[in-house]
Amino acid sequence: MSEEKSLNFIEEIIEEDLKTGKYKSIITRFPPEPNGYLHIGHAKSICLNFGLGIKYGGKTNLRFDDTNPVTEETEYVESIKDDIRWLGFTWAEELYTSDYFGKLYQFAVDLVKKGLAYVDDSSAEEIAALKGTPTEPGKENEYRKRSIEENLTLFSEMKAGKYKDGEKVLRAKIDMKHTNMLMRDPIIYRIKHAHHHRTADEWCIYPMYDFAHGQSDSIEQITHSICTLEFVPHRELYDWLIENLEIYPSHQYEFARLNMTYTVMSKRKLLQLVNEGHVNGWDDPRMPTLSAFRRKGYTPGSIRTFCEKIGVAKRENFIDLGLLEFCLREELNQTALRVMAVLDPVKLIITNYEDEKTEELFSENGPDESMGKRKLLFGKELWIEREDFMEVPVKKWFRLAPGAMVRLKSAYIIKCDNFIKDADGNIKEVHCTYIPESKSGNDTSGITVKGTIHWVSATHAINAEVRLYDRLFTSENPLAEEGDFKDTINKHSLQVISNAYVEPSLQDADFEKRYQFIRKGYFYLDKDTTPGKLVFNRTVTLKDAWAKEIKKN
RNA sequence: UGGGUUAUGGUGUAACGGCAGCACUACAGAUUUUGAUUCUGUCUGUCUAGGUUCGAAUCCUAGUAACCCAACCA
Repeated sequence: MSEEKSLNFIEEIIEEDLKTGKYKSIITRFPPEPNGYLHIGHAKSICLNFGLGIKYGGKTNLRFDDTNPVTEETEYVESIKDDIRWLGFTWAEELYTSDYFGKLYQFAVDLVKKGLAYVDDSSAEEIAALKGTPTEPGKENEYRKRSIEENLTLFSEMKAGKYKDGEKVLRAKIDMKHTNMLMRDPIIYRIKHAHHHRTADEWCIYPMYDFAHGQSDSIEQITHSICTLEFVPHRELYDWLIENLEIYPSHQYEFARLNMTYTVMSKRKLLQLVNEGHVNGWDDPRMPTLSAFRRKGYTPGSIRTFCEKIGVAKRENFIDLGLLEFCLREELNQTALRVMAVLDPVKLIITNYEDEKTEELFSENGPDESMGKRKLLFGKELWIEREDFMEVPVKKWFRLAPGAMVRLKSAYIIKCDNFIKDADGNIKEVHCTYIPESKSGNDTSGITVKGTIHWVSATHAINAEVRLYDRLFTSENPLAEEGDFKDTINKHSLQVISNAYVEPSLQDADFEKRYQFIRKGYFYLDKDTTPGKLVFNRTVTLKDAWAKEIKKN
C-alpha cells in the first residue's frame, strides 16, 4: 500500500511550475538578517527552503540580508551558519546582500533615469505626515517634481557623503494615494554614516529591505522566494520593482510563521531577555534559540521532524510546545544511553549485605540489544531518590515504604524494614534487607514486585551538577497577557542541583552522547563541564503518569 | 471609515463536488526489571445564514471573527 503524502500549498505551486515548464529547476534561499540568533521559528523556514531544494533537486542559497549596518554583526553571521549546519543543511552559496550594493545602486540610478524615483529632503516626520493612514490617502510634496537631472545629481551626492544621516532619502515614485501604504512612494535608500560588518566604510547610503530583497532574489535567479505572511503587502512592491527595473522575475510566496505555546519568538524580545539578564545569554537552555536547544541536548533530527509535522499553510497557528517535546522523546527513546543518576539522594543501607563487598552487575544500555550492556557496581550502601520512599504510602503506591518490596534496577529485590529521620524530621536513611536469590537475570526467588527504582552505589558514585529547566513563561501566551510579557517569566525555570550522584560510567560522558537518566529524563553534558566537575542539562523529562495521577487527587 | 490575508475536533494539518482522514493532547485499559517505551480503545470538528446540486468542508450570495499594513527595521 503506497501512502501518498499530501503536498503543502508551496509544493503544489512548485510541482505545477515544474510540470508546465515555467522552470526547469528551482532555486530557493534562506535570508536571515545577522542581527540576532536563529530561533525555532527560523527552523521552520530553514527546513522549508532547504527541504524544497532537496526535494525538487534544486538549490538553496544562504543570503545574509545585511542592509542595516547599525544592528548587524559578524558574531551573528557565525552563529547563524553554525545553526544551519547543525540542523543538517548545506547551502549552495553563501551570499550577502552587501555583495550587491554596487548593483543595487545602479538599479536605483536606473529608476531615477526612468523618472520613477526622486530625492526627498523631508524629515522622517514630514514624510510620515504626508503618508496618510490606512484609511486616508497620502499627499504628494514639492520634491516629487524634481527633474531627473537634479535627482541624479542629488543621489550621487548622497552616495558621495555630502549629506548627513536623515537629511535626504531616495523614494520610488509610485502613487501617494495607493490603498496599499507600501506603494505610497516608499523610501528605497537612506543615508547612514555607519560601519558595515562587511563593506566597512565604503558606503554611507544603504538600500531599504524592499529595494534590496527582491533585487537580490532576482540577481540570484531565485525562482521561489518564500517569506512569512507579514510580507504579503510587500509583494505588490516586490513585483513593481522587478517589472520596472526589467530584471529576472523572482516570485514571492508567503506562509504563516510558527507560534508556539510558552514561547516568545521575536528577536527583539529575545534580545531583551538576554540584555536584561532574565536568561544567561542567547544559548541559555531556556531560550527558544537553536543554539539553546542544541546546548540543552535537543537533536537536529527531532527539530526537523517537528517542522515536518507542523506543516506549512497560510493560517495563523499556535503550536503546542508538547509536540516539539514529543518529537524529541520519540528520537531519544530510540537512541539515548540508559544510565542511573540520583538527583535528590537518600542513603539506603542493605543490612544483610556484606560490609566491604562490591559486586559487578550488568545493565542494558538501551532498548536495542545492539547497544550492549555496561557494568554497574553494587554495595551495601546506596543512594536512592528521596521521592521513591514514602513513610506513609498513598494508595496505588508501589515504590519503597515500610514493609514494602521493590526491585533495584538490574540488581536485587529489597524489602524495607526501617528508616531513620534527622532532627528536622527528614528521612535520613532507609534500612532494607535484600533477597540474594532475586539477582537480576538470575532470579530464582519467585517473588514479583510492582515497582523498580534506580540507584547508585554510595562508594562508587561520582558527583555531578545537574540543571533542570522548566518553561520560561508561566503563561501559555505571554504576549496575550495584560501588561509586559516579562511579567509572566517563570521564576522557577531553572533549578540547579549541585550534589547529584551519577554512576561511574558517566565519567566518560561527552558531547556525542545523549543519556536517559532512568526514570528521570533525558540529559546532555553542558559546556560548563570541567575536568573536575560534570555538569548535565536536563533536555526533557520523561512522560510521568504517576505525577499526573498525584495531581488528580 | 481603506487595503490585504485567513477560517475544518483542545492544538496542528489533510480533502481539490462523492464515506470528514492523520498526528499531538486528553481520557480508559493491557503489557512492562524505567509509573518510560509499546499495544488497544474512547471523546471531540467543517465560522454563521441562505442558495445551487442526486450529493457541498469544497461552488454562489450575504454576514461574522481573527491577523497584517501608517520604522529612514527586516
